[in-house]
Amino acid sequence: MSGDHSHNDSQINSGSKYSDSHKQKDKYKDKEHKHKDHKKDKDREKSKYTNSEHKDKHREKEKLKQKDGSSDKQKEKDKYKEKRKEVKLFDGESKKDRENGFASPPRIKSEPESEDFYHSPKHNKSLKRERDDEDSEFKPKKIKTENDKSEKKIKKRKQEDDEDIKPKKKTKEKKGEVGTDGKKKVKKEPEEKWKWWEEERYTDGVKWKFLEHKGPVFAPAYEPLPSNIKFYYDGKPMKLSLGAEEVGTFFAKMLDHEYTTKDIFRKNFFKDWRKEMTAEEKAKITDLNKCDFGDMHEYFKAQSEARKALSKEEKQKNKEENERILQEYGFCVMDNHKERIANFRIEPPGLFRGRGDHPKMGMLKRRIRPEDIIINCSKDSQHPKPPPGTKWKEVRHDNKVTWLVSWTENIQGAIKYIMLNPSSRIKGEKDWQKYETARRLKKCVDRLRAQYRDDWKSKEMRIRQRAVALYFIDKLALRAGNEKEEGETADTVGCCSLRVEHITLHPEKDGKEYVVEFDFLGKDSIRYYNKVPVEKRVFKNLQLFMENKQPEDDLFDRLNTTILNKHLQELMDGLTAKVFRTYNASITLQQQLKELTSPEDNVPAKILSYNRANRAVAILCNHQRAPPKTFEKSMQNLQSKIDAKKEQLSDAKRELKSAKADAKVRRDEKSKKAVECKKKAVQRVEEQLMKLEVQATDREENKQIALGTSKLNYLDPRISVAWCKKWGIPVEKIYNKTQREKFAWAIDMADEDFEF
DNA sequence: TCATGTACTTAGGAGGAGACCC
DNA sequence: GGGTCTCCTCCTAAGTACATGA
Repeated sequence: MSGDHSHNDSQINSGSKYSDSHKQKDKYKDKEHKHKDHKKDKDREKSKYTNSEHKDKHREKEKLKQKDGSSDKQKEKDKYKEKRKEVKLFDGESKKDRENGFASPPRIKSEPESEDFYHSPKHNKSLKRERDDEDSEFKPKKIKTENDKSEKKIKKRKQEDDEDIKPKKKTKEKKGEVGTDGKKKVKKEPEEKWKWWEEERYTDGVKWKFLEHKGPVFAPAYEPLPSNIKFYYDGKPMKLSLGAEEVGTFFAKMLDHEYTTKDIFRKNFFKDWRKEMTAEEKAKITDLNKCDFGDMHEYFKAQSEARKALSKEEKQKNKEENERILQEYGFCVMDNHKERIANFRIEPPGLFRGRGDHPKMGMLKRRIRPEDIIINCSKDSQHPKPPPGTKWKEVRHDNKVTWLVSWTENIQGAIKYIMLNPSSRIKGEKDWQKYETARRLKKCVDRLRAQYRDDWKSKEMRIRQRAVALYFIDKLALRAGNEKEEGETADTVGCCSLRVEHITLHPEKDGKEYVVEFDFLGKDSIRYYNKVPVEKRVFKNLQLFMENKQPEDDLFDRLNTTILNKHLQELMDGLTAKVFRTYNASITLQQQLKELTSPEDNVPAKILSYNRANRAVAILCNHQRAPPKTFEKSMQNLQSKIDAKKEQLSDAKRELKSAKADAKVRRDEKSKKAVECKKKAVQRVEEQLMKLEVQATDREENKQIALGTSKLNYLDPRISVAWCKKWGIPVEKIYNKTQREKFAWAIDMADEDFEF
């Protein structure tokens, strides 16, 4: 690994990081409870002081405590507030001035802008964007939308747009993928691929100028259970009202799942279920333990089996129906181009499945109705129609956002969106831009590293904390760690929200000096466990940060993600904590590919090298998965295949030997040919054996590691494309069809010399 | 300055289609 | 042709980042 990210070896090879982390989540329960109790205490403390007088008194008290070396979190926050008053914080430039003009826009209310701002598809022709010649550097020529009215420009654009519809250079999809039936499939994709990356991008926060779609597909209405399927309460059959029955089925369907054994899940479910019951039901059903959903559960299982057992024709019919819905609702027209929508179906009602120890798991996710839906489209488009007898909550025309449909879910009050597929222009541009920002970081990362190392010595605590946190984000690819609302989600942390209890300092461990042991639950309650030797100054700083603090206190009490990102913006335009993850992931892939690829290797061996490089990144980013349920069995099967192949190889060798002996005696053409034939057979079997062995190694190494996340979100696809081109590896071996669609821009523009 | 809201990306798991093997 | 296994696609939760308004 190059000096660019010199610490990576320890991260990548750190076997300890993955010690059955999924199982170990439970270990956290205790800690979490402790933390919650602690927080509750703090909340109680907070609530005691509601009026300002009390607050002032409280602050005074806290100041005193501070002198005493007490380390209450509230105290730290207040302390921080005081400190902030003294320190002039960086104002930061207006986000709108930032690169590419892709700033988050001010909200446009339902009231549209001036008429001529929106364009029909016809008008849109005149809005064709110009080609950008500096693709790889992502330097868009700006379109000033205000000037679009200019007659001259309109004419020019119209001309260009015509060219767009009939491009001179046509990119054709490879035809003739073989279907399961062995027949050649006819490609349904359009033959001409739109190279949006060769065109100019919008600026000023404009995301599109024309948007038309058919709206969302709603979840199917509830189908009542057949009369012979009973729910039992306290051993007796009981007919439920429709609403109660529907919610009951949500629980019944999940009976096989561990969720339904969890206390919080059961409690939340029961509470919400009772809200759907009639007065009589409520009076009768008072204990979930007396509810028997067995019959219902069996019924749904049987239905699922029946679906699997459908005849070929019936399956085909279903497939066609799905395809019809996809064709009708799965695409939109955005600026003259048909674009695929990612999630055009509204989430069906059900029970909330929060990850980890989520306090809201089991709550009822209610059915979304048209009255909950906000439609976003252009004013002059054909607006989607709500189902008969219903109406939308709102139809708005906000072209500074990318979503088509939104609604607010009832569990966390969060907004959900329907957006475009990753292969769309709007997503692709953003993705490309993300990697360009990471490449800009590459150019100044040495300076930044030097600076944060210098900041470890700062007189100001807030600067030291910021510098150490940044070091972790850079070295360990930790997430930023936004603050979370307590009691609303599982107790997970990122870098800025680490607590004292999440690290252990070892002056010496396993023969290494200044080791920091990290142990916390990160995003999705995935455990992060790592023992990392750090520099002495970092170690000493951590000791300082932990002084006089309780385990439940914030490690970086003078820091949060807003402060950190403001600082990063000062260092580089567009820089945020997240960019470090992208940068370090991509640079690691590039370095690992250089190190691991041997020119003399054959294609499977080279792909193994690629996967190993990918794996190094996944380990760095802590992308884990639960080992597949069939893992052990499938490994056994593979091993038996390898054994059989070995046997086959020794047979083949034996046959070759005897053929050679035979040829020596006979000395005729026929026996010579036989020897050649046997030689080839040995070679063939050897290759097959090697392939199997490579497969086994790859699979074993991948047992608990998810490669997909980094491949899709962190690795600049141009690195992979360049590697494929350099070594003559078909890009299909690295990216499947969906991935190739997402990364079409990279596949088209990167040549073998591309350097991240 | 902080809390809240909004928009968007990143994430792992479930389920099923289809590839593979006998 | 049928059973098994793998991997793709979909689903939606859970993050990050930043704007806004009190």
